[in-house]
Amino acid sequence: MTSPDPGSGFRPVPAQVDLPALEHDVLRLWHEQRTFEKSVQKNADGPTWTFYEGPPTANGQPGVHHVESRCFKDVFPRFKTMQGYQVARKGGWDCHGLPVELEVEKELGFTGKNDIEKFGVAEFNQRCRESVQRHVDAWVEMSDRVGYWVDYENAYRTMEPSYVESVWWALRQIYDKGLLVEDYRVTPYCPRCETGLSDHELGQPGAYETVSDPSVYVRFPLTSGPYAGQAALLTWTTTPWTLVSNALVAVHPEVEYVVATDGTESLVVAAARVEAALGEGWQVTARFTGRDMVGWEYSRPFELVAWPGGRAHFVVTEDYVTTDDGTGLVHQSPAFGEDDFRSCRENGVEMVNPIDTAGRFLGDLDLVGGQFFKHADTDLVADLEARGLMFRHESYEHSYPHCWRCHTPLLYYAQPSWYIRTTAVKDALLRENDRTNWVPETVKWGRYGDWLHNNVDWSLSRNRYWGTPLPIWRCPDGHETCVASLAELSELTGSDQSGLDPHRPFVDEVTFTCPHPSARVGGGGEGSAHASEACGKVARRVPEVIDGWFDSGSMPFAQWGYPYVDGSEEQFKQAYPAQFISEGIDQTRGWFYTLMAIGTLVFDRTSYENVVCLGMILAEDGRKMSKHLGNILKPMPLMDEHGADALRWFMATSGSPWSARRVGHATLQELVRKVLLTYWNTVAFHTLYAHTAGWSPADGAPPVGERPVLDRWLHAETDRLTREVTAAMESFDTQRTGQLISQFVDDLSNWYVRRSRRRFWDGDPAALASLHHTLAVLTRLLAPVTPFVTERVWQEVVRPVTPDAAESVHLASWPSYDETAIDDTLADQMALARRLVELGRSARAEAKVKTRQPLRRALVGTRAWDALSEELRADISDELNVAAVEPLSSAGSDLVDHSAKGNFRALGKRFGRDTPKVAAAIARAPAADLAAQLSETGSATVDVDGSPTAVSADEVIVSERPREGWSVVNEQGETMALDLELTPELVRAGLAREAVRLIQEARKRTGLEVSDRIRLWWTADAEMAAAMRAHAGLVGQEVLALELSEGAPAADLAEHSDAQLGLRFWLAKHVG
RNA sequence: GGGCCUAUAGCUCAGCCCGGUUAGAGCGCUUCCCUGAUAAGGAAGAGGUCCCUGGUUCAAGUCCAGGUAGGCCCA
Repeated sequence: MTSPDPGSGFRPVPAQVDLPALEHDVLRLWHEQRTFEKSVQKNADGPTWTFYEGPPTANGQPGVHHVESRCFKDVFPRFKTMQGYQVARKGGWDCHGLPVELEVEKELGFTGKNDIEKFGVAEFNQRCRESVQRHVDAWVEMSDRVGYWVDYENAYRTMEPSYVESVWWALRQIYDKGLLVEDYRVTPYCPRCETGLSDHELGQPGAYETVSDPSVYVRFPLTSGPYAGQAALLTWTTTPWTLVSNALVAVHPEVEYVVATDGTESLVVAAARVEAALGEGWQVTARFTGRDMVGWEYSRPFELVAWPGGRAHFVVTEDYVTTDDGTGLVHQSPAFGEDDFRSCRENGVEMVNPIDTAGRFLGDLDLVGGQFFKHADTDLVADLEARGLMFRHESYEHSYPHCWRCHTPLLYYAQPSWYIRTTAVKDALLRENDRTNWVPETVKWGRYGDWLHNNVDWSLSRNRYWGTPLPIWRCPDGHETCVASLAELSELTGSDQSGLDPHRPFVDEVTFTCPHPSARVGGGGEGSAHASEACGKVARRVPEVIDGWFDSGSMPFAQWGYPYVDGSEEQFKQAYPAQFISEGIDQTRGWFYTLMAIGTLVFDRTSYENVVCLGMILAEDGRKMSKHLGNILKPMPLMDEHGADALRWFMATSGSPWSARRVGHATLQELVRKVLLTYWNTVAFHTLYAHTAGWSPADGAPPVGERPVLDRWLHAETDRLTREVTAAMESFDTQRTGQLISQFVDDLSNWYVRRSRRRFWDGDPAALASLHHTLAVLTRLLAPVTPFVTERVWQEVVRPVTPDAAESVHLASWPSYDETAIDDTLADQMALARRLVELGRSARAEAKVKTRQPLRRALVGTRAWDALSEELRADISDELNVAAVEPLSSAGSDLVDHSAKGNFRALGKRFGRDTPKVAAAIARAPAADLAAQLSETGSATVDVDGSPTAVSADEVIVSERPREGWSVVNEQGETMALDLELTPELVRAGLAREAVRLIQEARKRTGLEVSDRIRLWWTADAEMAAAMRAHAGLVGQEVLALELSEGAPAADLAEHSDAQLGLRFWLAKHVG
């Protein structure tokens, strides 16, 4: 694209446009002119509007759903930039975490952590580092193509040492508050990845899946208590593998339990479950509550693991037990399940865990040794059957959590891990959430607020390799030192560690002498050494790395390397908190949470003020895009076909951005045709006639107030549009923006321009100036959503003729509007005129009279007739091709039938429950009289149940309907009647217009320019000839014929003819 | 089991906050009209249990309650 030379005037833009090609030109222009950089710099002195880039994990190819968030993260910064805010957009990449490790494992063909250890952690992490780089190019390319402006040159990367140090600093803040602690707890655990998962990782899409598990009812014969040797506890579980380490049976203290017998055996179940669990034919022989059962002992189902001593295998009470399903008796195993773990601990049962960290039963066990936990069910069930302990065995469908990346079924598994005690700051989190603006609003106290209310501690540590190492060093005596920086580490070790790569395995090799006083153990606190009685043992780093979500949630400060990197303090202070973030709604418990949690933990202040949550993007068939279904649309080909503007427009305006939406070719094609091309063609129209007329804004035009009504209307509506779009954008409502703009574009093209064409042909400065003004405003209003086509239009339509225009539309100012210029009265009148035109067109169609046939007059019945200006009446008659528009009443009362009905909305206010009666009275009353009374006095009297009641004009809708020989359409109290009587003059005028249309078509077919003058020869049948002679001046003017001759030409020219109309003609370009 | 979202024409979706007369638009289909910018535009036709059941009200697609179905998120 060439840079237009200001002052050179318009050149016509092509009516046909290849949008994707145009976009590539625009990308080149932006690149050459460094438009993005300029757009940030130009507001350097303005207020800042801070945006945080949620770092994508460059761990795969970007998909169409990634385009969605990139659109929103681009639209609002562009909008705010135009408003004068400085919107810095620092890019970022999420580098750490399990997904990266998994990808590398897959490449190397690894199946578990042993392989990694053998391979070497240093080499493995190096591969991870390289893997992250691999997809970055594709992401940058896609982001660039979609027009996402973000600074990738200075992007942060979560694996940079400065980033890691900043994360360490934050961890230390949390540690010092006593909120970073190690605890022995049951967590969701992935045996394949051999690491625990945090609660919000369980919240990732795909984590829960419906699976079919065994549902077993197992007899636990009682060995003590009143029914020892006579009855068995019947317990229910869907995880037979946990029975191996059964420790206790829990019952609810208040629930009634019974002994039931079928004559051959006796079983203990909850009273409420007898029929459901046991079936028909069981007699209850004893009743008691759960509390009575405490301490009853039983023989455990399996003797496979040695029991470490201490009490076990007896009944306890727990409030969480329900009788909704199962038997009302819950088996408990200390290592599996949070409730189980707590209950066992409270009842003095020692930890027994027969499953190793890879999810397999310990190798030396009989029956199940070495088996993966889930696979052991079959053998265990068979063994229970064989020993007569199985009462019932079915399968049971329920949703079970899986590892969100590798899809292995999770264990709830007790092991030591590090937690952030987010529960301790729950009130602060709720407070911070309260001050946050969520879009849509329901997420705030719905999905997200709900999550906060049920907040549990953040399980932070991962027993993995590629992540930010947990910066806690511990000596054999258990003294902890939480290290906040490499400088501090240098101090502790007495050697320079500033060049250390803060990753495993290098950081693991760093040890130092424990600085703690020998008496103190663990816990957060001073962390300072008391030299007098220093412990002196060797402190080594704990082996864990941290949850990658902590990295991404730390980006508000870590992207600057705060507080260590020079200048980071200022940068951070200026950019905290953010005014705007936006991601998919799946980030509710991901990034949205970790950002808020870390901000609140470290600064007591959440890190964002406005958050826009986006819905899922589905394939055209309404299903998720998946390789399996073969319905994936890749973003790059989609944009090559339809353009990035089209995809952006779709993302921003189609449906509710926060509900699921379907994207497909048909949808994109339609919006290109409807919105983008209509806009483009309006621009093309403008440049065509501005160019032809040699017009430039500098030529001047009459003041707006003195221009024709259409121009005045257009100006007022342009200001209205500006007001409405600005409000919509301020409230992050792109859907509304889209509705407003597409409606406006339609009005502009199909009303203003169409009605004003003749003035453009004549080069009328008022029309050209009006349209030019509106296009300049509209282009800026559209710029944030469709930055490409608007840039081209800016370069073509605004820059060449506006000396002080910004060099890019994205460097221009957001349009302002004049509230006083918005004219509601004019808008109402124009709307009425358009409704009347619609009625007229309808009446013509009804009467089967072509629009080209002029008619003598149209009669209009409307209460607002007087408000219609002469100008608008003229517009109506011109549009409908009638010589005159007159009020219906002028035709005399004998021409008109009246009908009247009540206006319920108005009547309801006054009459309430009597509304139907009054409405009926109005309908009953003689309509003509009613109409006469109302038009004379503004009110009328009707008879309601014998009592005269006055009704006003706005409470009655009067319709007028002419009789005989008229084509009439009426709607909502407005009537349009066409006088269908045709005089010979009217018929001839109609024929002349037919001739004009034929000649115009011929002009177009022969490839003449719209401004070319012609010479015309014609011959015709009698009627047509008469029409041509009578209207020769008009025809010549319309078709730009400087010479008009009856008879065939001497020269050999192509003949055009229409047999039906009886016309033959020849035309030639007029030269000179 | 809980929270949230969605349900309106064959399809995609407005309208619902703030109740009112005959419920709209686009796409697709049929017929016609218009057209010196348009890949457009217009008129008419066909196409609707506004998910269901109750309630409030003179009046419910709209407000309230309870369901149903689908989706998302969690237990």
